[in-house]
Amino acid sequence: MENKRRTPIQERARATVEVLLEATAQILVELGYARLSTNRVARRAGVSVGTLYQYFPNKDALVEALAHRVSEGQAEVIITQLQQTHDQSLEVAIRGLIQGIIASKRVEPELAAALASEVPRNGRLDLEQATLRRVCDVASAALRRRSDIRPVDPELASFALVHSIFAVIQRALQARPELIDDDDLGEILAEMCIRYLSPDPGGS
Amino acid sequence: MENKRRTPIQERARATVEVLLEATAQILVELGYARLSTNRVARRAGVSVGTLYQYFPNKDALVEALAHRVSEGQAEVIITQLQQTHDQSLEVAIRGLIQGIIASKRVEPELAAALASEVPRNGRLDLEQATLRRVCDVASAALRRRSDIRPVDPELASFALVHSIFAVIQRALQARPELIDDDDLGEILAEMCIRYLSPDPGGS
DNA sequence: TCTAAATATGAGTTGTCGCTCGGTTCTGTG
DNA sequence: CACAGAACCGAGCGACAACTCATATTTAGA
Repeated sequence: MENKRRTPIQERARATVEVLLEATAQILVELGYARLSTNRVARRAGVSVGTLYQYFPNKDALVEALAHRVSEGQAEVIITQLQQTHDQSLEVAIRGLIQGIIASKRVEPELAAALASEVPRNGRLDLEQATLRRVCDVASAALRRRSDIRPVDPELASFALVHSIFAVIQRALQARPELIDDDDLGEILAEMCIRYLSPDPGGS
Repeated sequence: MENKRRTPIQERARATVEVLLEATAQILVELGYARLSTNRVARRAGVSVGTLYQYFPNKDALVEALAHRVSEGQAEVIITQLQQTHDQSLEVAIRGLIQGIIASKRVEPELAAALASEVPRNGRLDLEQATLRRVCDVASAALRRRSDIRPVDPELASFALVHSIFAVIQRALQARPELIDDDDLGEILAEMCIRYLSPDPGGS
């Protein structure tokens, strides 16, 4: 599962890889995955096809590298936000998580949207899958550390909550962006999570 | 946005369309969207390409027709389930909705999975989008009719809840099918929704 | 039975795709 | 400054894609 191709050592080679990924991103946004071809990427990057194949064994490796990078960025935004909340109240922490997920979609929004909606989600290429896995792990750990919530299975609960938030925001951005700007949906999601996690009044 | 092609009138023509859609479904499941070609579909259907183009203007029309049919089926399963719950308790109704959504994924599960994960979500082709729109409308109406819940915006609430349930189940089936079989996740989702909708104790 | 419309055929046109390979140009190092 | 290896080039190959059209077959119904 490793690179079958040359790894860049000189500086100019690293620059070439960079310009190839940038071209891939542009074409993905402008023309979509279906019209993304290695020839087109190379032309847009101002580089020859041969050069492209020095560093990427095929078209999907290119997209995978891009998706991986974006996924890392998204996960980092969310996880950073999440980790700042470990000593805050549940309400604040949940709202932080939700804002973090919204923020993660605002980094290179067009690219993220194109990757999420155009690219087939065949295992390796699945952007959301990769991001969500990391976020769920961190959220699960955060849940485990909390004492102000009722007893729940942290792994399952974070799976459900994180995926819910992610999907609702994803779909809303696609179909009803105004709901995100007004923060109406954010508020609903927050209530949903908080009510799910809050201890029952009068429970032991 | 209508058919640019011939509409079948004779019985054998309807059968041809049927066999073409069936072949499309098989190829989608076996080889994926990327390797689906009109020539391949025609060959598999035992029909010539020319015939295919009598009824479908292009490859995506074929997939769109298939997606539309599956989406109708899924929506019907869910909505039927939902409408049977209008006189039941909130708990029962919510569990019914969740079981309905799980059941909807169990009708032609491989085809549904292939459509959901392989096919690009460009507007018209988006299976989930179409299904969810209809389900949200019905769920929203069902919420409006209820008097045993706290006051919420029915449209927004159903958007959030339906999309949450759908996405969590979708992802779980893809990544952790055992969670669905054991119904652990279903229980969490149910609690999540019920807690969100239940009236606050002591509220007016 | 005859015929016009409906249906089916599939070789062929036109294009693009992914990818290779023989060769040239750069660049750090002895 | 020589030279080895890194980096780059791009015409071109074979495969396969979407889609057409001149032709053939089947059907309904008068």
